[in-house]
Amino acid sequence: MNARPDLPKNYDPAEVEPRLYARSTALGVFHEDPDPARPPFIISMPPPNITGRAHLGHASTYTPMDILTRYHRMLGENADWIPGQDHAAIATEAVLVRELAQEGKTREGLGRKRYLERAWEWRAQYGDIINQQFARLGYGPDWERERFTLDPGLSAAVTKVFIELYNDGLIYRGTRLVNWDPEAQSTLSDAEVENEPLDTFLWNICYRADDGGEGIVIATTRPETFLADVAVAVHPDDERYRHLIGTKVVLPLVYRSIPIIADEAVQSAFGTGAVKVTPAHDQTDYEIGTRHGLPMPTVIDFNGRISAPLWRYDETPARRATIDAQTDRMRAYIGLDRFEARRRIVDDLRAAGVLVKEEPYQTNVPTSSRSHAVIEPLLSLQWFVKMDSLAKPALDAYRSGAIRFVPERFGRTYEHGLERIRDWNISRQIWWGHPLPVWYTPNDDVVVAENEAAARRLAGEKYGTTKLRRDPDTLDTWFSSGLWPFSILGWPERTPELEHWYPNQVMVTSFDIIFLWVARMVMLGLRFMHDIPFSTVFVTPLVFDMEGRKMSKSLGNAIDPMTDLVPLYGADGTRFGLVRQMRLESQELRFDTRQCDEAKRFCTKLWNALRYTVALEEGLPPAGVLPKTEALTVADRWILTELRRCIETVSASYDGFAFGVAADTLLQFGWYRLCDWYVEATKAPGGKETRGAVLSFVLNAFVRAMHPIAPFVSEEIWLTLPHDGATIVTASWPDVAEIPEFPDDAATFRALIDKVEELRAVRAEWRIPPKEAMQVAIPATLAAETGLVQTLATIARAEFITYENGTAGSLGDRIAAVRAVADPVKLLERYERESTRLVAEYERSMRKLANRGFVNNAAPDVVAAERAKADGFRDELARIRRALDELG
RNA sequence: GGGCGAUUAGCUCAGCGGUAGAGCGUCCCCUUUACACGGGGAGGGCCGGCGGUUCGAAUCCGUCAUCGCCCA
Repeated sequence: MNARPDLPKNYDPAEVEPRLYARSTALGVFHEDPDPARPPFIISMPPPNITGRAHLGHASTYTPMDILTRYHRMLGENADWIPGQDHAAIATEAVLVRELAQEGKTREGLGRKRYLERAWEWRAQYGDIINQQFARLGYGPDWERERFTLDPGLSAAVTKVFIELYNDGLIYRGTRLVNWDPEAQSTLSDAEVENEPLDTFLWNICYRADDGGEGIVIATTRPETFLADVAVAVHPDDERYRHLIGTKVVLPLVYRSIPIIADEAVQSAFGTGAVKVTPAHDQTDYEIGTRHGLPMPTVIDFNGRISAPLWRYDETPARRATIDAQTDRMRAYIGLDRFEARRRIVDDLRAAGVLVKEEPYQTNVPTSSRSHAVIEPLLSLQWFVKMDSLAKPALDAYRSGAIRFVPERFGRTYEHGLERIRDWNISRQIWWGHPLPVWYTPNDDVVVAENEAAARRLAGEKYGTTKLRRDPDTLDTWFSSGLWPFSILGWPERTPELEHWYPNQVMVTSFDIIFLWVARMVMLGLRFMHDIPFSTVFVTPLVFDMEGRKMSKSLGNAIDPMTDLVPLYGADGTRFGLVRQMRLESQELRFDTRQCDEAKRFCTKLWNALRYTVALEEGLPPAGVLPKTEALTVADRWILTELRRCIETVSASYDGFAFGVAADTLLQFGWYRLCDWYVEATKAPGGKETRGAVLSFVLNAFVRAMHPIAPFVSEEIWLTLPHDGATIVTASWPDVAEIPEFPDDAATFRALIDKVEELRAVRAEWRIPPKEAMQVAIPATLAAETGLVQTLATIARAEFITYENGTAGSLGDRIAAVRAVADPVKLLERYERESTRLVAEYERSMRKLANRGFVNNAAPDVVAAERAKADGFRDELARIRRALDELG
């Protein structure tokens, strides 16, 4: 038989995939309008940064969204996946500032207006790259609905939310400790700060007593901030220090007197059990300072350099004198970078004889998850969102079951984060973003309004002035992305999309931003839409390399899907290989490219099954037509039964987000059942009448089930087969009710497989060439299928001997096969070994059956199966003993 | 310190109450007219340790160990 000459032997994803993607786009299949007649299925795409390039993290998050959307579309739902992009304030600003630096320019030199123009130019030039990469990966979001966080509509949403929260008293301006990134020159939210381990020292420094007494030895990893110390704290229960509480000590070098206080937050086991308290430069100390009403002087500036101390409170004349004296004494450090200052101060403390000990110590330093600069906690005047009243309903939504997490355990991450949430610092000292709708009068009165004209009007009414300056800051990016599930649907306009598609069905994200982003969407959705933004949060695993390390450019272990995977394995191979590794049980995925390679070869395998099918000389009937049931062979009945089971499992897996199981099931069916067994069976005499229709039917349903994961090869095969409709994208999901099943015939075929595998093993073991004649012992149930057995076992001439019991009948074949060709001594050895094994198996089985506990307690079918097993062993043993007699 | 997860063949992982499976890798055989990006076969594991529950545990419970992640 010759394959159709126009179908190439090897499937070429590089040719097929771009062609079919363009076809889908031209057909407009990814676009949907709201249709109340069908159930909605909406996913909001987490907006990638405009500076982003597709990486494996995207692939592991976005592939499930594409799968879900395609699956639900095939189920007949009103399914849409809405894409968009995030302006990515910090990342974009970093890129732009770097670009400017190369031209010898600065942000400030350029001026705000020109700078923003450049940002928009940059976006126009590079912002689309990641979309093109997504398209190459086969993702089919509704591109016509693409939104950008800085679009006018989304900006209006941001402004409205700010104003409402401000008017509710949920947004306020205040001086608080914030995370300052001296490199990016901006604040960061708590969620964007990562603790990174750092090898440093633990310095023990003696603060002498006010009256010249022994004093107290404190332990610190940040000696340079001692300039802003306002107290020494010990745990109230710490016997070592109890007598010192309330006394005073003097700071070395600068000779300022501070009290020793007691606070529960102190860990007695840390260092000496006594710690310096620097409220303006440490989170814990800030809390201690707040509890004790301590002053909060600042000695580090926005550039991370030591500055003259700034006391925001209680600057009485007496205090002023102290400050001036201290400023004088620390003059040597002013202007030094914080790390340089640390070295100098440690040296000076050592020289002063108060450095008691320095020991190597590993600590965690807060760093920016963006710039990786060491964060400086700084006391600063910023805008905040009050979280308590927003967090409570968001917690309730989870606890009541309105929002569920898959896998469930991530619900606890969400809960944990919301329980200990702190007020959210939303102002950023960055130019690229949503400006705060905030203006100040010359007296620093605050005016919040949707635009400058409104602000002027308000200021005139309330403060009698129209002279205003706008707050120079922009909003945290997550402030706008927190509105995403409803802002992209048109809110604050009441659009048909908003009415029909809110709440979304599923949010897909990785677990590191459950708190950072998911919680914010829930809080803001509940506050402004009065409903949850989505009912299910599917959390994807993080992708690691095979050694379990995070992928990073600096480690050089990052796999770039666009250059390392798609060119080699195609988008289908990349997606299928990736998805195959996704397990709900594990929160990490050790990416193994071998899975992509296997997936790619699977595509080729299926492609060749298609070539075989379309080349059948008897031709193929129209789509969905099966032969009459009576005409179906045992192989036909088996593959249809297996197909039905495959579709059921794949449906259940997609429904349950078990994409790895779905991929496994598809591969097992497609390769091992369909190609290895069914296609081979159709080559046997007697299997040819029905095979074209069955193959066409099975392949058609199978590629539809596979389409959500591997959209291209499935479509290419589907289009080549007889099919209904223009594209597989809008084809219907295979209906198991239309797939007949034949449990008994399927069991017969499974027995046939066992038999054939035994025969192959015997032949391989005894080196029997295919042309050699062979006697084959066959169970009576397979007596009608000897032709099939002979073909599948590739035996040129066979003589079949049937026997009644069919459990473990391989020895008869061995005897028959080997009689003519084998070395009798070797054969005897083999039989002896086999006999020993069978005796052991039989005895173990009998012991089990003699155990009344087993017989009484185990399920009846388990006991029956054990009896059958024992019988099989017994028969087999009898047969081998006869053979031994014959030979002996 | 608290929480979560992982620990099964050389590697990556399934199995989740009836004493073990896949792919890759290894070894052997086969160019059989869909496919060598293929087909067939073999070898390889006291299922991290120790207790407990059960007639029976890789599977359930407890505990310890190692690794990873998150939060302090």
